[in-house]
This record gives sequence, C-alpha cells and structure tokens, in this order.
Amino acid sequence: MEDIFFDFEQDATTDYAFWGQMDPNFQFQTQLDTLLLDCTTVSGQLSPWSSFGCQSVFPDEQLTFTDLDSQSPGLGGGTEADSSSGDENVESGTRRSRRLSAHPPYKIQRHAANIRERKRMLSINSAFEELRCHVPTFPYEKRLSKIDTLRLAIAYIALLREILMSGCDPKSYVDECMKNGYKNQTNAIWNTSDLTARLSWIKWD
DNA sequence: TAGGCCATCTGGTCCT
DNA sequence: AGGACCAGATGGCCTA
Repeated sequence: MEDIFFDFEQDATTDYAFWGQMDPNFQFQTQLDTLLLDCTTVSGQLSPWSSFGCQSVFPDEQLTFTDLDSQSPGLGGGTEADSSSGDENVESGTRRSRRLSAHPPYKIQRHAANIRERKRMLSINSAFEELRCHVPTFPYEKRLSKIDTLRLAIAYIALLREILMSGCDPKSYVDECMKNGYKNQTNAIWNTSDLTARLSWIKWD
C-alpha cells in the first residue's frame, strides 16, 4: 500500500533535532514583544491569538520607541540608510523618490507604519505559534516552519474530517492507517505515514 | 558555501 | 486621512 504524499518536503522526519534553542535575537524580540504586548493591553487591537501563553515567560523589560529605532536590525542599516548614505551612483526613480520623500514628517509616519507592521507580524507569528500547538508533532521534533505548519494543519484537518466521516473510533482509524496505509481524496502532499505516526503520539483517552 | 527560514523595512493598494 | 494588508527587497542566522 502506497503512502499518500502531502508533500511537506518530507524532510521534517529526517533532520530531527531538539528545538527551542535560544534565538540569537531573543533579547531584542523579547523587548519588542513586551512593548507590543503592552501596546496591545492599552489598545486591545491585537489578534485574539496574542493572548495565548506561548511567549509568556519573557523577562519584563521596558522598551521605548527610541530603543526600537536603535535596536531594529533594519533601521539605520537597511534601504533607508542606503538612500541617504550619499551613494550618488544609483539614481533610479525609486531611490530618487525615496530620497525626496525622506523629510522628517514622512520619516515619522514611516516609522509609525514600521512599528504597526512589526506588531501585525507579531500577531501573525503568535497565531502560527498557537497553530503549532494544535498540530501533531513529535516531542523531539524541531520547530516547524511556517509553511510546514500550514501544510501539516491542512493535512491534519483533512484526516480529522475523514475520521469523522468514517464514524470509526479515532484511535482505531489511526491504527488502521498505520497498518494499511492511508488513502484520502485530497491531493495534498504530505507523507501520511509521518502524519499518522505523529497522531500515534496523541493520547486519545 | 548554498539554500532555507525568518524579521524587518518599504511603498503600493485597499478599506473604513 | 490613516490604518491594514500585501509583496518585494534585504540581510542575518542556521544547517546540511
């Protein structure tokens, strides 16, 4: 019996490693997260996912907008810096317009937009973090990437739907899949022996 | 070292 | 008008 492939690059099972190692940007991320969560507390506008506890153990530190300015990897070192660094050789329209528009009010608006964008991305990331908590993973598996998280979630939902439609006991259904291979109608691509193996870790009681 | 993944900045577009 | 959303560009980190 052949496996159905959900095509998750299939490498997730081959390069297991302990994950959760310290992110090199952890300190900055922590401060930024704290700031943005503080903003959320005030405004209450962040995604509902942001209230979940996945990142709740960070030290309680304060960060000002000035700190953001100085610590952000991109600010001061990225395209904005390039456009004002005196590189006269490049005079593309984009650069020219950027240079002309880099007056203080614009920069303030741009900086505010950057902060909103970072906040938006953080809310997306916290949603991904929450989703990671809901898809089956091995205890020793490395952290799923965003794309793998989405694909595994799709495969997982498809399998759950089929279990529901079958009316079988979920554990028996998974056992049957492990034994005989898994067939479904979707054309999603993920090695289902991986998926069912993951599901075998679930305590069904 | 190349490739994958990610965070960030940025400008454009859409929406309220 | 201002904010949300989006996609492209860029650079850093990590791993095979």
